[in-house]
Amino acid sequence: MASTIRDVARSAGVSIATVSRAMREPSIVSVETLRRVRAAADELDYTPSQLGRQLAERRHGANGIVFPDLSGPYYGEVVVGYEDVASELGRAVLILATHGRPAAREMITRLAGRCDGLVVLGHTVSDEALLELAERGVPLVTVARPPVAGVDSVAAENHRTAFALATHLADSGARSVVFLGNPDRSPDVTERRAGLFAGAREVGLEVSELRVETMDEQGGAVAAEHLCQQPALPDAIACANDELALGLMTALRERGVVVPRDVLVTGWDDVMAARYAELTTVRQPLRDLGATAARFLDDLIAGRRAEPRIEVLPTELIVRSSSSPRER
Amino acid sequence: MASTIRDVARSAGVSIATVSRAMREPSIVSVETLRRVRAAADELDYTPSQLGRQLAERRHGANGIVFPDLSGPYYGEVVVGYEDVASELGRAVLILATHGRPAAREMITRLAGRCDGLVVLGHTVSDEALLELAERGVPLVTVARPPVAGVDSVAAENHRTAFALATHLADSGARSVVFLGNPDRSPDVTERRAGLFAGAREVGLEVSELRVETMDEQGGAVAAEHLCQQPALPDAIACANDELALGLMTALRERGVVVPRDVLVTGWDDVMAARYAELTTVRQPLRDLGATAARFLDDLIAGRRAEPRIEVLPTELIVRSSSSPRER
DNA sequence: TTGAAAGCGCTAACAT
DNA sequence: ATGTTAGCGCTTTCAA
Repeated sequence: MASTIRDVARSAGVSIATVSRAMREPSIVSVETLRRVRAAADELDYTPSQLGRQLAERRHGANGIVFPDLSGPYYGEVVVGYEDVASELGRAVLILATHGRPAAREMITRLAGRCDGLVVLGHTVSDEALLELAERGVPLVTVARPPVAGVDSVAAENHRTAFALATHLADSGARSVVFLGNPDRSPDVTERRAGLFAGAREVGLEVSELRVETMDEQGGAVAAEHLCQQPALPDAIACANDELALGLMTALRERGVVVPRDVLVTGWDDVMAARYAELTTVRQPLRDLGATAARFLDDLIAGRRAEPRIEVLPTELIVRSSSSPRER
Repeated sequence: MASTIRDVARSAGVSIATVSRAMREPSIVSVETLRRVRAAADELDYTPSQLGRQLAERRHGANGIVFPDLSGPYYGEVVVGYEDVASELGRAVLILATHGRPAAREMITRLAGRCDGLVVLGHTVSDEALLELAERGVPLVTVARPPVAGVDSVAAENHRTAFALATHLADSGARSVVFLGNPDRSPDVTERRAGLFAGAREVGLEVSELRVETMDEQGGAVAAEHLCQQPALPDAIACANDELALGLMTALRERGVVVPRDVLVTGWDDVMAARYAELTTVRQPLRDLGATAARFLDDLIAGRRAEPRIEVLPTELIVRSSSSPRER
């Protein structure tokens, strides 16, 4: 059994209040007392119980972060950026992966009971669930999902860069483009789609949409099959993420389609494989997303902020040969 | 202010003990009382304080997982496998990334004070630090590091598959191979190196070693530069991980070296980019590693296990054209 | 500078 | 089936 504050107090011949003071504010205790307490603590191998502390202080000293999944390169980076800042600020980090489970709401509610505040990423729970938490007074920051009234939010720019992507495709000689993705899967996708459509209209690019069930390589392969059954391929295919684009390119090539000669393909995310596949894509400040959320949350918990904040971090179009006219 | 068990008790006209019972074991309370308590709890929007519970039960209901980093595809998958099982078992998950920081030891000690047990991945802290925790009675499971006396351990097989890799290279026509990596970076690497060396000797393959500073694409590029300055390239280069191999291949090609005609290259991990680069590599059961660790830890915490366990999960050689003789 | 004592919100004997 | 009460290990007034 680990020793408690009482053991140390007895052994040092002081009261527990003095031990407490010696541990948290050594300067307000006489040097001699401090010495004795320290000696006793060392001797007994005493570490203050977090549980005792937390209950007395009525704070957890921990934050939660909720995400759909951690496979794939995306959320891992965001979580790292978050963890880095949070642990710098001396707070523990609790994680929760929802995996699209319907029980997500209860899971998050439970999590909320274990920490001082929550960061919620992407497509994990409904806005109502968040609002309920917010009403209960749980400090909340969302990342990569549309702002919820009164809740802090951090996101990566989608619309403008998707607009720029449309322009780039037109400049590369495309006359038509199809957007490949599933807007139901994530709010980000909806914005990318809207940006691409807006850009396409602006530059006179004929634009349409093809929905996929899953936004992974499998989904890309399915889309390739579908597209190849049409009378003609579009000039360009803008995919909602890289995995989709990679799966698509692979499947197209298996069917003898040459990218980018026969069709331009683009992704979104700039995962590592995108470089090796020479895929034009969009890079997001993933770590920054997490780090910013961590700071926002800390401000909320410390009560340093009243007005809800909405921050949109810039993204960057990365042009590679999968959409480059020079190589066609 | 959130309502407490006393508020509910008063409002329902019962004692706090009854409220406690109604919340945790409804069956031992009369239906009428249960109804009244539930009504009061609903009315007051009562959720039992985790902090109060935890202190009274003297358990955190949470486990920690410690890893070097979450960028790259490796640890993220392990953490997901872990989180999945742990949350299934009703335990919260605390994460800690050490980033090779020297303060890792204190960070882990702090973390240990917040949970009922710890999973420690790879190159994060010294064995002594772990032994100290184990002595303090903290349930512990290590993953992907050499077993520490008395501590449960889960790892992926390295030696045998590295041995098989050497055989494969010899079968592909190689007469010499260099192992590229940095054994100081991770215990896994040491084992892969040993396995490769043993296999190479067995099949009469000339084997040597080249150390890199960093085991990422940058490290691979540096190695390429070094190798190209030698009078001749080896027949094969076995890299300690995929990132190294990918960086190496890219840099070699920039220098006009043709893979696999001029030199065979292999990696380790089977990251997504490896498929697109046609890289021969070794696949590890990452999620399983995490899931197994979670179960081991739960057994320890529940006191279901006395003898320390060591589990080694099998890995699989994935042959692609970067080392295939048929394409040479 | 130090100590006594009253919580923090809950669980779990023990008693009824 | 329910209530009383004594903790769990700490922090923090309030006095001395």
